[in-house]
Amino acid sequence: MKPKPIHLRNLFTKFLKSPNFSTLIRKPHHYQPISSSSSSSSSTSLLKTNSSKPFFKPNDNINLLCKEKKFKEAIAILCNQKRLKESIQILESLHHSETKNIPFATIYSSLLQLCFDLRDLKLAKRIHDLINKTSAFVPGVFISNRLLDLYSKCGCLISARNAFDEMCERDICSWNTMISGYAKAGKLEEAYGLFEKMPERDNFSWSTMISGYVRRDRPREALNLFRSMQGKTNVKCNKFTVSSALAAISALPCRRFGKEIHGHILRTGLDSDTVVWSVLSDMYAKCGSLDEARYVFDRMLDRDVVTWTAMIGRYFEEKRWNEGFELFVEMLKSGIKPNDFTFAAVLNACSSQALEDVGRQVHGYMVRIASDPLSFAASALVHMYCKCGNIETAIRVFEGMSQPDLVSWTSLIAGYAQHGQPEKALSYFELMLKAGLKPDHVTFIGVLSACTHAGLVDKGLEYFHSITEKHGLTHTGNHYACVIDLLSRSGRFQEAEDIIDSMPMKPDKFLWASLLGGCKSFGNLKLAKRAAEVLFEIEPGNAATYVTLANIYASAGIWDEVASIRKTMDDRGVVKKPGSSWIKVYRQVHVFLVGDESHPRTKEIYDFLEDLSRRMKEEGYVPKTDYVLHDVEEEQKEQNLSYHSEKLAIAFGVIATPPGTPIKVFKNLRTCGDCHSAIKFISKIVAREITVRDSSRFHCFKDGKCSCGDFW
DNA sequence: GTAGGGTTAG
Repeated sequence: MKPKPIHLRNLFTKFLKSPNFSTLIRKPHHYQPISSSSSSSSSTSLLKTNSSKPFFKPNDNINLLCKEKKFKEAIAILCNQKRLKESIQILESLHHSETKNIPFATIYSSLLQLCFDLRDLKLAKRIHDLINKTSAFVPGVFISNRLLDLYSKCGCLISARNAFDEMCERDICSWNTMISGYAKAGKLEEAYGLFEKMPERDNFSWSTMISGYVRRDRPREALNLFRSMQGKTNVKCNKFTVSSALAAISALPCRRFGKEIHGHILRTGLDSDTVVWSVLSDMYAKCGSLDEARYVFDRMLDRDVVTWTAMIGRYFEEKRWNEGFELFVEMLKSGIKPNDFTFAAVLNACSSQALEDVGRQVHGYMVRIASDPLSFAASALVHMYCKCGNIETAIRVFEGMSQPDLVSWTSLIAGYAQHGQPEKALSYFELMLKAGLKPDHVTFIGVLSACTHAGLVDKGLEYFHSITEKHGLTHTGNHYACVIDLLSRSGRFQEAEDIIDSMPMKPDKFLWASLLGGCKSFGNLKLAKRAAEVLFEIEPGNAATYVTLANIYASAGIWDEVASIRKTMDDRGVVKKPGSSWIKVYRQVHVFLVGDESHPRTKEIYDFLEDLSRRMKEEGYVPKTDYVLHDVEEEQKEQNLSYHSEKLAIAFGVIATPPGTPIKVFKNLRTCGDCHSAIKFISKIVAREITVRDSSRFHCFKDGKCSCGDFW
């Protein structure tokens, strides 16, 4: 999961030296969203205050214009000021009049445009009524199409279809608009039904259908459509059809088809379009060829923020962190202003790499350029601070948001769960409900994991049942995985098995892995075997399963089985991911592997650990040697344990920093039981606060105790 | 009237 952290060292120096970051604010700041634009808020208040008044403000020249029968001008002014209701009032006064020469088409067109900007379905219906009532006006196809579009954009496909069916004259736009409405709503069968009936089809019709299929995760059908379009002589590929086809290929994914279209793009000169290039580059990335994606990216003449963000994001997805961060810095240098998508991508990379420094600078940068803070960038900030172990700043950011969205609440709840503060997590969940937000399936993962980390089994079960019974959601596979985790960590295996047997879906690997983990804690060999066997089938290449099962056998002293598992691993070429831990001291990241002797201060570290070991034993520490897989003598086992990567990192932290400095260590795997108990002793002996973030949560050791209360 | 990027946990 984790990268080779050794690279981070270079990243940091490069990143921190970067001119763009040297002037950044170093202290964390409140990230405050800008208040919503004044124009829209004033328009709504205007609508509200004016709705009951018969006519216009006395000082307005609207009255005058109306008197002079200059209705078009009057409505143009009103529309400009977004005074929609007043416009409608004028029209209502006109619809039964005999007035000739009123340019109704222009008037209704601007009115529909405004209505469209406001996405107001009620008003759309009123305008529609008005049009029908206006005897002096028969709507042309243009107005009808606008109405059609308005209905479908407002999500009212039934009204749209009624309007479509009522049209006495339809052009290709009418058909396309209706199809697009269906396709965007995911009603592909309806869309295709109309598509087939169309008298003629243009580029628009094809690309709408193709992207409709892509969006609904049906890339094969999308591509088939594209193929049949290519067979038609009357339609040529344009940038839209090509982009939709590329998106279909990315979803398959199939690099060979992509190459084909790449050639086509070059031949037809479509390569001058930014979006086409961007999709092309992204296609290569999604087909697993990141370097080709970069090749295309590097040859783009005009790279906008979307293109940069996509490329950066792909690097992060492939866990090529350095290249992603470097590209981000390059983007800043080239003068492109990142947007919330960019920030979210970068901040999430910081989260998973625990790069709080970088994240904090990005935060500073966000504040400085005051980017339009959509809440998902803010929620990425909350997530980042949580993941970096700085829940205090996470909560400050959260409280600085005027209206935190569901993702931010969820991040915070999950953050508290990870930090072993379940009561806080659950109280934020209750606060969220009070604030009127509806939790989604992810929120409940946070809630359930809070219960799991705290051993609140019955409370967790209660929440689990509330998902369907109280909140009207459906249980996902992840919810089941959480509840199995909850039960098996407390040794309630019978209930866990009952739930597994009654699940409506096939249990996934996370669920079996949780169960296996629980079996390890309780030495449940029989169930462990069942879980491991399934896991071997689902993901035969995952070393963790072999190691865990072997550890369970080792604890029970069944060494034959241990040896046989090790042999299977060798036969299948499964390699155990080495544990590594890292710690930052004076802006330098120091990485340690198990038994690592490559650090310049290795001798001091090992001497210190030996000394520590003696003092720990005096305090009553007993090495838990069952965490050592190998079938070796007790003394050797103890040695193996002493040099786990997190111990090396902690030891280095202690000798390299002044007394009393808190120590923060990150580990790529879960910390073992022996290290957990040893670190408790260490925190007391050296009188330091030691935080360890392992792959599943935070442990804050202080004065011989851990924040997780030994339950994790 | 059509095409491209992001998030929450395990």
